[in-house]
Amino acid sequence: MGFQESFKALSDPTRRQIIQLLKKEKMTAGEIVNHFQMTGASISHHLSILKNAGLVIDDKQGKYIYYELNLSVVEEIMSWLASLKEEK
Amino acid sequence: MGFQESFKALSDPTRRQIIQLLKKEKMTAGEIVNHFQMTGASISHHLSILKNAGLVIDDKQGKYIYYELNLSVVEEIMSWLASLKEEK
DNA sequence: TAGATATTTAGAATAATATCTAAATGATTG
DNA sequence: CAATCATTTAGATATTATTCTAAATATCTA
Repeated sequence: MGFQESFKALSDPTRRQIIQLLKKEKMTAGEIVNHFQMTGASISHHLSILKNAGLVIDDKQGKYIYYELNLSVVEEIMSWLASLKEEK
Repeated sequence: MGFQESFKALSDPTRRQIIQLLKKEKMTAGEIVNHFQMTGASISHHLSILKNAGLVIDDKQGKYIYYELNLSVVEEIMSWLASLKEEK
């Protein structure tokens, strides 16, 4: 996990939409899939990229896997961006 | 120019390094090239992606083209990220 | 103006990414 | 325990990205 993975993860529109969904509430993979016109396999792939970047956390509860936003990584990215403005 | 282009631009390590260089001072394309082990053509390509994303601005002065950071786009990205934390 | 310098553009090769279908895994339930 | 449900993994294909070399463009200078 580093900026490489984070920015790559955020560079895809489907993944940004997933993040926007998770901003409101945690969701299972299936609920997320229902918001898109894409196969579950594709969304699963996107979720694994988001997870690998640390942007989401998964929480397996029996049959379901809940996904939720991990804001600490969001804050790390913001810090990197903020550092571009400071200390010229 | 949108988040698509911005995040894609930031997802490449060479382009992030270029941004870090430009954080300190504006530079000509040639000066930027000197910081990398890559052809001028490749760096030029990266610069065009950064420019297309609005992250840098170019300023042609005779023989040289100066590149400089455009912080307003950096701030837009930060706002998008900040909105993930607010208004749950 | 001819040659040199700075930078970009074109075209090609290779690698990475997104998406699909089909199959596998793991958990629940009748 | 067999069938079903939720999700992921594997393998294939098409698109996009990165990088290179070679050539083009634009500007400066001797």
